[in-house]
Amino acid sequence: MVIDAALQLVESEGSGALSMRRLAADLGVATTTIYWHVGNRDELVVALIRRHAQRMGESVVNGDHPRDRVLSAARNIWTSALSHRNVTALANQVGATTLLHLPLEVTLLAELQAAGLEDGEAADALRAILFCTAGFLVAAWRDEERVPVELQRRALWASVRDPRVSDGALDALAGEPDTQSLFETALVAIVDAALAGCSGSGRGDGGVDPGGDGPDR
Amino acid sequence: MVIDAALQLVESEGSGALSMRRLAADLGVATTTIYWHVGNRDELVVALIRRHAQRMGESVVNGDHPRDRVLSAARNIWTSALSHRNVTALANQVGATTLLHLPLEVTLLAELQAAGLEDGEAADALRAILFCTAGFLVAAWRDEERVPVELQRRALWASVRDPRVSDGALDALAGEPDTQSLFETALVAIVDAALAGCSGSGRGDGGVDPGGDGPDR
DNA sequence: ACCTGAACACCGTTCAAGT
DNA sequence: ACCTGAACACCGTTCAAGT
Repeated sequence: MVIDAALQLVESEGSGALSMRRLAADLGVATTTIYWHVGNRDELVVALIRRHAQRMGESVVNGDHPRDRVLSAARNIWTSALSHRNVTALANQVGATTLLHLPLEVTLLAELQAAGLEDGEAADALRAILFCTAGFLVAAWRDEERVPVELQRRALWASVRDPRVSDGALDALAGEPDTQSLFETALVAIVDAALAGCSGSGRGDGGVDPGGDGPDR
Repeated sequence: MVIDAALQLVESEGSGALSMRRLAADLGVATTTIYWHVGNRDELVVALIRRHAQRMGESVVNGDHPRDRVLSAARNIWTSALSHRNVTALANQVGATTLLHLPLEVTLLAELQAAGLEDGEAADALRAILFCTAGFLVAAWRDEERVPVELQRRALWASVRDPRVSDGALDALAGEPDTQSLFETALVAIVDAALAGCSGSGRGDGGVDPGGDGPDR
């Protein structure tokens, strides 16, 4: 099947390797044959993303407290994107990220509502989490790209000399960022801000820990 | 000058219009002439970004309290990116965002340190703000892109039917997001989380407002 | 030092023509 | 219904050749 071959090509060699000619060569047919089957490169990409989306099954949300479940549902999107970076990057390029993650996003929305957020609040919280996640994903990918070394973040920060900032901070910025833990911190900050003032949100900073009210964990 | 023409081309027609042949035609020279001057398309793009970066002057940071100044410095990056979206998008594509915003980022780092953050904390806070901002920027741009209507966020959310989520939330997600205010909320959440526990950070939720301690504003 | 045309190896896409 | 070659309009890039 054409779409499966395209999906495999993207997953193994990245979105840059997906051309109609290359795909046709892999399949052993003429380039124009592809067009008869999928119509278009854009339509091919959409079909490819759709196929991938339906392939990865439903996600499991962990946690007893609403806040924990929200965080878990959000981490599922992050993890899913990280473990299929080529397809996710392609979806990002064509602006079809929602198409790829819709089931996971619906689940996250449900958890936000279960945590007590009203319609509009839940929608805004979902969007804030998604936008933020997308930013951290791009940051997590960028490191391995083909950016010339001389103008990568590390090199640029190493060249900064400014009396307003400390050398220690500059050294820290010249090193590799721990994208994973940065994401975790930012996610918690955004979720807690969104859940602030909700009943049973269990923020936990200064509040009383209600203790284990569930059997497991 | 070749680079100026390229910069103007990107600013007026977007990064997609920047090709060696198109640029040569605009300048009234042969395509190969461009190569003699800039060597490469990648080098041309870098030179273009560098030129744009030095053109927009220093930023002004407003506010008396450290927290306000951090927020102001962060907003400067957001605003600068929004008002030059084509160049910023191009820099994003080639992974040279830091090259474009380095002066603004150094200023933000200085404000984070002035707010009391240690070396590593300031570096992490800066990265969190930058990554998050990048995500919201992409979201703010994506709306106007050439994504087929049938698979845009709005259409996809309008098609969701799930007992776990309310119709009101789905309606909200089928509408246009207010990216500006979403960014503002997320920014405040991340900055406040980073500044939590710092001396004189002035979080302001329940704390005592120290009042005006500066002569101006 | 500066510019040129010809050429190579790629793209996506259309279309009349084959079976 | 399915596949093909030829062709068009684009890319980035190299290189020997001109002035």
